[in-house]
Amino acid sequence: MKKTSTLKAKEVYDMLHHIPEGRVTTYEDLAAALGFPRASRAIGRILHNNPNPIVVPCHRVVMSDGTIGGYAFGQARKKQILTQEGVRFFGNSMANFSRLRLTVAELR
DNA sequence: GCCATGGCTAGTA
DNA sequence: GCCATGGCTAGTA
Repeated sequence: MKKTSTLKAKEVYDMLHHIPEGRVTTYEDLAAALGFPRASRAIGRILHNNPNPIVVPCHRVVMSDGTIGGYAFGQARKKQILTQEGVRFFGNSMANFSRLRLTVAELR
């Protein structure tokens, strides 16, 4: 089978701007919204090279089970930023995760 | 071959 | 805990 298209980093970064403060999405949902439903791991890899962590809110992307997920500057920093935005945690799990998670439709 | 994921199975307690 | 997945990098030939 020939591969017809690939995930574009720019599309991933652009989509992050659709996430309001205090809300989150997941690696899986970003992949799905871009039409690559099995590319969650690739999304994580792309976010890892985020060239502009100041303006691109990659801290709003978490694991599909509501746990914190990775961050280039450490999970503690990621949790701290999310907490500032109003997200509450139990350990590494978010409170009200299902309420804070955008739908795939909302991401687009 | 590595990795900022995710889904599924085996098998413990 | 295993492994499929997709994008990337190092490093062989």
